[in-house]
Amino acid sequence: MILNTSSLNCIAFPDWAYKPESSPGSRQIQLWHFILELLQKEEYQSVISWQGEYGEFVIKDPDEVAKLWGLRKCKPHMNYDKLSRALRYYYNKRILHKTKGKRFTYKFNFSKVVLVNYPLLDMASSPFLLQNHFNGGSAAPDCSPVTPEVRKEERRK
DNA sequence: GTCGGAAAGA
DNA sequence: TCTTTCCGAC
Repeated sequence: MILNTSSLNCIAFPDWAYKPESSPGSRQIQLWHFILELLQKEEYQSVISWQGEYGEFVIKDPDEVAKLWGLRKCKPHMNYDKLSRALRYYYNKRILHKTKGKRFTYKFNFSKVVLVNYPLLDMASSPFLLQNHFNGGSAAPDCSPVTPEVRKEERRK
């Protein structure tokens, strides 16, 4: 295939995540955005990194991630317990879901994130598509189950 | 560890 | 609206 192993290290991070905000709604830095930011930098690979399937990441050092997040938000008492609660609120929004059975492991719903935040994105220029193709190119490989809860959330927005 | 309700904060 | 804080339940 076209992709070599070295490119795999940094590929799972499309440019759209750089954009500070898009749709009218986001003001402050968002947690999922911050996570993506850490994921994008090699210097944090011992703290948090992509692992497993596309979109899946592992928090190797929960305390450190919480500390960094607390620093960014000026919340000196941040910890993983509270950070993870914020992540759990993403489940219904279908930005993230839990990879069950794997400790500290979550998975991004890139399709959802893109659709919601960057509807006019030129997909062709994003490595996201490339990777998707690499995995077999199924249309929506990482959709969270659509529970009634989710639908409720969807309607509310 | 993980989940999700409840309430308060920015 | 998106967390932050607290916490009982599993």
